[in-house]
Amino acid sequence: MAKNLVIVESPAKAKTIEGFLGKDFLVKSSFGHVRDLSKATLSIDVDNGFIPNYEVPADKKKVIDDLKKAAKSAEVIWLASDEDREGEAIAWHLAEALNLDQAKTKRIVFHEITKTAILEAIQTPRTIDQNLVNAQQARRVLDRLVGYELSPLLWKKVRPALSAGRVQSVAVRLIVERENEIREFITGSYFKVTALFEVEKEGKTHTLKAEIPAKLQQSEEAESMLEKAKDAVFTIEEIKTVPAKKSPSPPFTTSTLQQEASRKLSFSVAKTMMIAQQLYEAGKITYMRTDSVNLSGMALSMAKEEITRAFGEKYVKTRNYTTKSKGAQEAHEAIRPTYLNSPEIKGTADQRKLYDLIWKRTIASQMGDAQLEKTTVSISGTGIKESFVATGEVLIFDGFLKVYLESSDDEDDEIQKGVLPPLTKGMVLNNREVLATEKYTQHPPRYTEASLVKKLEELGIGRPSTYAPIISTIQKRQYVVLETREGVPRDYRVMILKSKKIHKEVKQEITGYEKSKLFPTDIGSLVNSFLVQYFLNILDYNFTANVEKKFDEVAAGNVVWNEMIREFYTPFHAQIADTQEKSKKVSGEKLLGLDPVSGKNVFVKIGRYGPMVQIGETDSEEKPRFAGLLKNQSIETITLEQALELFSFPRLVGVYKDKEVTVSIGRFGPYVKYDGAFFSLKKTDNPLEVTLERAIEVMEEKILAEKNKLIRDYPENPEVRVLNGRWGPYISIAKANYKIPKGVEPSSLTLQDCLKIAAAAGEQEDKPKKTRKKK
DNA sequence: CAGTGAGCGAGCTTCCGCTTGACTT
Repeated sequence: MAKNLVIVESPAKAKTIEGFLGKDFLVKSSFGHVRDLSKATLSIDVDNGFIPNYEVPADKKKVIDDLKKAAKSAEVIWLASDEDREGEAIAWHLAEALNLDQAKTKRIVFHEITKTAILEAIQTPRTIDQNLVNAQQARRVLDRLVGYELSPLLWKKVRPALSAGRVQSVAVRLIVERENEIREFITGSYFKVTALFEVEKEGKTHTLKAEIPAKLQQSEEAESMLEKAKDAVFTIEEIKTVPAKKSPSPPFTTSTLQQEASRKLSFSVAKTMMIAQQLYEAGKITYMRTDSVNLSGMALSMAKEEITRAFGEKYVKTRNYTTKSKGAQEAHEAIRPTYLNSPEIKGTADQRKLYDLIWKRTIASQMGDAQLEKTTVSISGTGIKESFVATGEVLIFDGFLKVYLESSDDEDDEIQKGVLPPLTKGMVLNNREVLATEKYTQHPPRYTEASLVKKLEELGIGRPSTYAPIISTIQKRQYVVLETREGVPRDYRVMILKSKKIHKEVKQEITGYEKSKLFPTDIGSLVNSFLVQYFLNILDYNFTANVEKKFDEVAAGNVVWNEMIREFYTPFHAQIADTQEKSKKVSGEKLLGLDPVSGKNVFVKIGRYGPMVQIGETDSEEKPRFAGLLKNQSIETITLEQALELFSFPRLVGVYKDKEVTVSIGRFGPYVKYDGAFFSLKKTDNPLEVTLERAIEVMEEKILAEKNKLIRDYPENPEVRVLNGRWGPYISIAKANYKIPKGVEPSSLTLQDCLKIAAAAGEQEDKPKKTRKKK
C-alpha cells in the first residue's frame, strides 16, 4: 500500500498527478464536495449560533468509504483541493468526514498541473485555513437561509413548488426588467444619408461610399438635402490619417468561452461545457471551470515557441492579463490547450471546433498588436452644410489578427471599412447617387444564454461551475423560456437621387426576429414583482457583491462568521414573517374589459394550472367561466378580443368522412379530436386558425408515425414488441420498457433476445439506486 | 419518432457550489 494518499477534487486531475508522483503516492478524487446541509429540512440551528447540520449525501457514501479505506493505510494524507473558498471547505469536510488524524494530515495547493508545481507544493505544506472554511460556511448557510425561507413563502403567496434564491431570482429579474424596458420602448425613425462617388485615377474608376454622420429626424430634411445635392459640386475637403492599434483579448475563462462559443459556433452554454469537459477528460485542455485569465509560465513559453514556429518571431508578444471580474477567486489557470504545439486534435466535429477556438484564442493572446492606419475623408458639397465622411482602414501589421478576432454581440451596420481608393485633397468627385434611407431606433436586446452569463459575471453573481445550471434552473421553474421568434415585415422609406432625379420608394425589411433569446413567462414576471416588492434588498443587483465583501472579512479573520450571519438573518427573518402576515396572495389579476355577450367582467390572471382568462366574478352566485391562455400568449400583452376567442373551444373545423373534426385545448396543449381519437397539434399551429385540411394532415402524420413505430413483433408472444420511441428503438414487454444494448440491430432481435435483455435489466433493478431518505 | 386528453381531496415542493456518472421510457 502506498505511503501517501493525495486527494484532489477531480478524477481527471488525479490521473494526471499520479503520473508525476510515482509509486509512493496514491492519488484519489473526492468528486467535489463530500458533505452538505441535509436537503429535507433547513438543517441550520438558527437559535444556537447557526450550527449547520451536515451529512454525507447518498451518492457520496461510496466515495467516503473508499477514501476512508485508503486513508487508513496511508502514513500521510495530502488534501490537495483547490485554493479557493470552496476548495478549502472541501479539505476541511474531508478531514472531518474521514476522521483524519491531524498529525498525519497536510494541506497543499498548486495552480498548475505540472510535476515541478506539485513537487514544490509537497515541499511547502500548511494546515487548513479555518477562516477561509468559515467564510464558505457563511456563504453556504446564507444561501440556504435565503432559499429555504423565501421559497415556502412563494408556495403560500403565489403557487406551490416555486423557488427563489440569491442567484436565480436576480437572473430572472434581469430578464423580466429587460422585457419591461422593451415593452415600454417607443420606436422612432430617422433618415440616414449616404452617397456613392466615383474617383478616376489612372484610367480606372473606383467607388467611394460616404455618409452624413448626423441622423435626420424628418423626411423633409432628408429630401431637401437630396434637392441640394442635385446640383452640388463635391470636393475632398480634408484627409486625416491616424495610426491605431488593436490588442488581443485575454485567454478564455468559463464565461468568455461560453460567450464566444455561442457567438461563433452557436453552442448553448450547456453544450459548450459538455464538450469542454470531454476535452478536459481527454487531456486536451486545462480545467474548464475557471475565472482566471492567467497562463502558467510553461504555457507562456510553449506559446512563444509555437508562434515563432508558425508565424515568425516578430509575431510574439507575451502578455500577462489580470482579471477584471468581481469576486474572481483564480484557483485555476485560464482555459487553454494542454499542448500549445497541437493546433489540431482528433475527435468529434464539435470537439475539434471548440478546441480550435481555444487554441486560437490562447495563441492570439500572446501575439503582437495589430497596427492599423485609419483614414477619415471629409467631402463637402456646395450648398450643403454637413460634410459627407468616408472612412477606411489599412492593416500595416496583422499581428494577432492572423489567428483570431473576438466577435461582438451588437452587429452594428458598419460603413465601408477597408482600403480607400487613392485620393488627394481638393479632388473633385463625380457623384453617382445619393440615398436617404429610413432607419428605426432599436429597443435594448433581449438576453441570450451567453449574454446573461456575461451580465451575471459582471455583477459578481454565480460561479464558473454554476453559470450553466442557473440557466437550466430558471427554465425548469418556468420563469423564463428560451425561444426563437419569427420577425414581421415593416415598411421603410427610401429616396434615391440619381441622374438629377429624386425617386421615392417604400421597401420592406424583417424586424423583431429573435434567435434563441430568453423571454420571461407570466409566472416569472409575477414572482419577480412579488419579490421586488417585499425583498428588494435580496433582489438588489449589489446584494451578492456586498455579502461577498463580508465573506472576505470572515476569510481575513476580522469577522466571526456566525455573527455576520446573525446580523443578516435577524432582520431578514422578520421581513419574512412580516410579509407572511401582511401580504395577500398574488395572482397578477388584471381587468381586461367587458364581455359583450354576458356583460360580465373579463379578467386575466395566473391560476393553479397557469395563466388563464376568467369571465365573471369569483365570488358571484353564477360560476365564472375559465379558459387557459395559449402558449404564445401572456397576461401582459393579451387583448380583450384574444381573450374572448379562447372561449370558442372546442371548435368545429369541419366534417371528414361523415364525422366531425374538432380542435380543443387540453392538459397538454391544443389537439385535434376525431372519431374518439386525439392528435396533438404542433407548436407552430394556431388552434384558432387550424383548417380542416391542416387537421387531416396532423392526423395522417400521427397515423404514419404509429405505423413506423413497430419494428418487430412476435406472433408466439404478442406482449413482446420492438418499437421506435422518442429516444430510439426499445423493447416493450407488457407495460415495461427496456433499453437495447449498444451495437445490436433492433430488427434482428429474436424473441429470446428480448426476454434475455428484459431478464438482465430486471436483475439490475435490485441494485441500490437512489435510496429515498426519510426524516 | 411518445403519449397523455383534468378540474375537491393530501402532501409535496426549495437554496448555491463543488464534481461526475447512471440511466433514460
